[in-house]
Amino acid sequence: MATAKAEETRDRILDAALRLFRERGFEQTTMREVAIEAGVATGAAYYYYRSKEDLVMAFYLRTDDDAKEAFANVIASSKELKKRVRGLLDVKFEQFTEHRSLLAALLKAGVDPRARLSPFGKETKEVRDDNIEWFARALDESDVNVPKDIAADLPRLLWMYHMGLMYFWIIDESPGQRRTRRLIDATLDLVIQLLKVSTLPLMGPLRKRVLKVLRAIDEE
Amino acid sequence: MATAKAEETRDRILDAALRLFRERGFEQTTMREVAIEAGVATGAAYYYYRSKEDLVMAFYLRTDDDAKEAFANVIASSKELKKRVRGLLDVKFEQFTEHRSLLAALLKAGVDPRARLSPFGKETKEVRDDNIEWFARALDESDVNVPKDIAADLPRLLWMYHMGLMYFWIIDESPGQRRTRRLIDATLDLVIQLLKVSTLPLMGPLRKRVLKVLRAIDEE
DNA sequence: CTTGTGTTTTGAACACGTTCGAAACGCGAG
DNA sequence: CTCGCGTTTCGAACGTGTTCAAAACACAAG
Repeated sequence: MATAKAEETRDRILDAALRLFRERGFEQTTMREVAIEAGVATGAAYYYYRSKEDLVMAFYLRTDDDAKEAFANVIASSKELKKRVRGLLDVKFEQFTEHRSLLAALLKAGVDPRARLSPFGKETKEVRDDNIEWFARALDESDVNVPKDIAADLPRLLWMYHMGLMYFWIIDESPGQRRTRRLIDATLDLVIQLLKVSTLPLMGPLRKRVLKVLRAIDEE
Repeated sequence: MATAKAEETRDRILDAALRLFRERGFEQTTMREVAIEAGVATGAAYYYYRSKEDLVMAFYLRTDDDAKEAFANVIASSKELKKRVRGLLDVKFEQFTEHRSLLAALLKAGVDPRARLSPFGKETKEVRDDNIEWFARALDESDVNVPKDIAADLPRLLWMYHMGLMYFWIIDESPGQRRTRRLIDATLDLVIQLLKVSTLPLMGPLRKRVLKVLRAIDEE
């Protein structure tokens, strides 16, 4: 049973951690520093968070919650799929823009699925499904007609697309990450166009192929 | 100036490291253990290799060299592009199959380009260009006609495709990584088909779009 | 108030990557 | 042979993530 005071300590530690992570980056921040900043002993931090990476996880969960409103606004603001997806991406990047090093830690962990905070692992399933759901809403009643056979999988495809962009954004050292911005411009056009074209009569086989790829990923 | 004896010590350390990495994985292997296994003091390992990850780099360089012959055989064995690419992938995966944890370390480092051994960073440029060159050779005089405008970029696209597969392979915990095998089957078909279709008269604009994406990636 | 129990907090200790100053070695010059 | 100097080797020490046993605390029961 967690007491109210404990909950407060817990928050204090996370806040201290995020403050330091933002100021000097994830790697450069020491757990001892986090503890001192939060006014507790080193061990206390580990009492509330299993590891340094768990703090990232907590941040991840928090952003997911914080984004709900912004996401909803994006969907409501337009029926144009392109604008919607772009809007979702904007919210995402804005959330992480002050915390690039945390996203880097997240993606680093993404390599092995046993890691607690891999974006593809079990522990993050809830956040992931949440995010995928927003892409579903972006597609829903948008200006782009989606072929029935791939409708169920499209949200996940868009999510994967967005993960790829996140990855590139982290690698991107250009000033203001403008290479990423250009990449988004170029690929978003491509993606939307591809979707529009995919409804054409001759494209059935192509859609089937794509579905086959997705099935290859899923089936154990 | 490096003496012959030094060179031998250097090799001994790398061999010991790779042996241990193979037996118990990269993370689970201690630099102290590596040193002991090589019959030297801990410091000696750091005299020859700047860091634990540098050992991975050395392995990476070595595999690159070792693969040359196998790659050449693949290209020589068939003119069919699909078979060639499949062959290159097979060689790659075989090289890493005993060293999955090393590939994981490599991809982990891939997240930040400042890391010495990021597959996208400067330090690995030589190996990377080498690998891309092999995809160029696979395309050269193959059974698939390549449109001129994208010819120059195709090798790199194939290399990126292969990196994506590597990434998936690392994440893939299915027995014998058979999900990856299925993914290769499904995507390779897709890729080749796409290439074949891309020469059709109406596909000019699509190719232009793809090129635009690549340019967005390149330009600083 | 005292005792017992579960919760919270502490800080020393541990493991491991890495650094560093000193020692050992090898070898050409005198 | 001896000296000097660059190369190689050594192992103690440092920093940081993490663990753990013990102390402090909160509070309900008697």
